[in-house]
Order: sequence, then structure tokens, then C-alpha cells
Amino acid sequence: MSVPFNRFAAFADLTVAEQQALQELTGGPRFSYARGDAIRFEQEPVDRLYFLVSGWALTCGSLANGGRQNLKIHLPGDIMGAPSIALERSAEGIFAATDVTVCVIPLAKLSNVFTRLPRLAMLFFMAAQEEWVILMDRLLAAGRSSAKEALAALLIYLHERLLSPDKIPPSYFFLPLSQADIADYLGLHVVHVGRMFKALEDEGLISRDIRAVTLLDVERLRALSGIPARLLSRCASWLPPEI
Amino acid sequence: MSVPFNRFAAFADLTVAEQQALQELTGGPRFSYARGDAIRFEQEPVDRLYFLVSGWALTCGSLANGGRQNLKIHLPGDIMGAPSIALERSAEGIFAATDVTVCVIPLAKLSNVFTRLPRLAMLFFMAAQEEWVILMDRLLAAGRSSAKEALAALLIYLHERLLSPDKIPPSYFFLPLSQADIADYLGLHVVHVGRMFKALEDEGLISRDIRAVTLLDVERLRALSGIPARLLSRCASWLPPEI
DNA sequence: CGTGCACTTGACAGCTGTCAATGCCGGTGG
DNA sequence: CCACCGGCATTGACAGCTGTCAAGTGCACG
Repeated sequence: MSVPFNRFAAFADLTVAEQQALQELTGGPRFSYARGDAIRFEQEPVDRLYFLVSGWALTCGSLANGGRQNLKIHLPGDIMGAPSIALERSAEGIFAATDVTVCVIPLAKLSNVFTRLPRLAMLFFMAAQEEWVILMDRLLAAGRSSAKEALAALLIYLHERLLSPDKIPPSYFFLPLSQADIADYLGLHVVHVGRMFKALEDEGLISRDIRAVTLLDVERLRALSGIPARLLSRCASWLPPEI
Repeated sequence: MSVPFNRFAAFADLTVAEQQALQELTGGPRFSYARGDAIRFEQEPVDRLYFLVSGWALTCGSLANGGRQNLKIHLPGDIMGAPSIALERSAEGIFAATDVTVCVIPLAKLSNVFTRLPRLAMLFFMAAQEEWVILMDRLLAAGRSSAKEALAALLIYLHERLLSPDKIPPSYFFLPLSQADIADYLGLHVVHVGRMFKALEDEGLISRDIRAVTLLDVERLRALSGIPARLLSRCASWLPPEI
């Protein structure tokens, strides 16, 4: 069972050679981690990427004063660890939010793809830019929204990401993150995350189960978050030619 | 007079072909904008990048509730507008913080570089990842720091960026941003930015002039910010071969 | 049945937002 | 040369959101 690179297919229909190259990148041996384990710490030397095969993972940064923040929630099919390839030592740690399986991608293999398949290289570049936009929306939510709006933005974001594999929006979805995880994601404190969950529930926007949530009014939640829906570029005319 | 791509040279020594390609990318006609002008609005179609030849510019995002945030401060030599190449319509606006000169880079030219020069393509990819790390540090500063710490982080960031061209740290530097600009950058409000400037001044960490600032104790400011210094990867062994 | 983790609730403090008034400075026009 | 004006920075008072601390509940697990 292989996990698709949904992200790249969103930008363009992949050629056979490109699909094969991605298969090869993510075809290496699998490694398992238990919930809470570190997949990579901060300040480690950088020589690889990680492909998340199953489970949820968190990319996490920390501050000298002890503050930490979850920067990205990874779902199966995500590539992890890319931001640090520009650095001597990794800036972000990667942790298993549930039990996970990952596959290691040596950076030399990535270079090989850039050399052989320019169009795929451009898709990697575009995916990196998309990540910047996602983080930009995070910064907007953190800096210019209330805690409740930021939580709404997180729920909408997860809703959209979980929607993509089969195009059926699961307004009920599994949410294996603890409130502490979410607090670290939103830059809030655990107690306040609990208050905001309760506020959204009291307003009839969501309902909650054990480690799961139902969005009762997606559009009202989206409006509350204030983040516009982003439409990905598809088959741009300026992409490098297929090989 | 040409403005160098300092960023790429930081990752590897460029070949003649790579230098020529960059010259060509940034060799197009210049356009001038006055302080405050929009270079590109949000929600515009995306078919180009911008190269900042002179002056300071701001990349800015906005929220449905009217909140806006400056996401990136651009100095001469920066490429602007890249994040939106993954999108149908631009997510970020670009504005002139001072009078500026820019050069337009059609995306087709960028694709051409990816096709011809895989190693340079990888350097573009690494630069994109570096931008993510910078934004990640922003998010840490916004979410897990006090307003004073976040302002210290901004001053340290500018100090390091202004240092790079000639390696002489100008602890006194020109700061052409208004307090309103800085408030939008930090996710604070103008009045509070003024309070924090005054606090840093009262503590002997900085002194201020008209649109300029002096860092009186860089190391204490850095410690206050809590952001570690990042060491860029240089001449990584896994880079694609030179052409 | 005891332990530990996660979540909930309440009270209170503090940081930051908000509003309003003032002052400074440069530019403009008479 | 002087008066006026707009943009920007400063200051003060106050409110509100979020942080902080502490205690209590419920559930999973051994």
C-alpha cells in the first residue's frame, strides 16, 4: 500500500517518469515510532528528509526561554524536515503525535530528482512556496485573530486537508492531538484552548467526542477564522517541459 | 550597478553559468514605485516574481476581519512574490516601504533556469526553505514571546541582514519603517510598539534617532529575543553536480 | 483498586488593546 | 516669512483577553 503525493498531483498531472521517481524516493525501508517519540530533534545535522507513511506527526520549534510551538501538523503523504535543508543543523524537531511509520529520504536522492526531472523539481519548489503561504496564514491567525478565531482556523485547515484524498468532506473527523498539542500549535495555553473549544461548542459550531470533532457549520467556522480559501495553481503554462 | 544575490552565494560558490543565469533573470527593465505604493495586490493572477533592486519593501497579508500583517521585510537583492507561484491568485500583497526600484522576472524565465541548471534550482529550493525557517522564527516570536521580546527579535533580524553585504555589523542602522509598519509586522498595535521601543531604550538596549536605531547591546538583545542564530548550510555534499 | 494523564472549572493577575488627547515635524500655500 | 495641515509618535486611562495557579473530575491502564 503506497501513500500518494497528493500535493504534487495537485499542481500538474505527473508523467510516468515523475511518478516512478516519487515511488523511488519514498520506497525505502519503513521506521516506526510510538506516540510522543522524537523522529528528529532540533540541532541535529541535516542529511535527509522524512516521508510520513502513516499516523500524524508534528514539526516543532523552541525558544531559548523554553517556549515551544508546533509549526506544522503532518498527515500521511507529507514530506517532513525539508525546512532545515538550508541549515547546518536542524531548526525544527519532528515528533510523533500518534504511532507513526516514516520513510527516510537521503538528500542525495532529492538532488538526483532535481538533476533528472526539472519539472518535478519545480513542483517541489512550488510545494515549498505553498508551505510558506500556509505558515503565513498561521501568522495572520496568531497575530491578528482572537484565540477562538485561531482555533476555528485550525479546524478548517484540518477539515480541508482531510478532505483531499477522496473529496468527501468529513465534517466529523478524528483529532488525535491533545489540547496541549493544540495549545502549542496556536501559541495559547492549555486552559485557554479548553475554554475556546467549549465556546465553539456552546455556539453550536462544533461538537466533540473523545479525540474527535464534528464541524456543525463549516461555512460559519470559515467566516469566523477569516482565512480565505486558497486555490492552487494547476498545470501552469510556465512549468518546465515534461521529460 | 548590479545588486548581488547574496543568498545563493551563501549556499555555494556559483559557477560562471549560474552567475550569468542570475544576471539574466534580474537584468530586465527597472520599475520605480513611491513609498506606500502597491507593487502587487492580493488576489492578482500570478505570472511573475519581483527582484528588489533598491529600497525596502513589505510583503503583507490580510484577513477577512480587516486585520493585516507584514510577513516579510525585503531589502535590496531579495526576490519577492515567490510564495504565490503555487496559487492561482496571489495570497500576499507587496508594498513599497520606501521609494523602490524593482525588476520583473517572468516565471517562464525561472522555469528555464530549473531546466538548464539543476544545481541552481536546488539553491532556489533551499532559499525557499530558509524563508520558511525565518517565518517559523516569526511565529515563535509572535506566539511564545512578549511584545518586547518580539521587537528585540525584529531588531536582531534586521541587524543580521544588514550585516551580510560587507560583514561589518552596523549596530547603528537606518530603519525606514514607521511604527505602524512594525506593529503590522509584529502583530501588535501602534501604541504598544511605541511603549516597547521606549522600554528597550529605558533599559539601555537601544537608542533611537529619526527613522534610525542603534543597538547598544546586541548580545543582550539576542538573548532577550530567544531566537538562536542559524548557521546556513554551505557547499553541501549532496548538491547536484555543477554544470 | 490505585495511579497518571488529560480535560474542566474557577479566581485572579497581567499584558496588550482601545480610545482619546497632545506634541512634533515637514510640507504646502498665502 | 508665517499659518495651517496631515502624518507620525507619545502619553495616560481604562477595558478585555489571555496567562497563571490551583483544585477537582473522569477515564485509561496496570
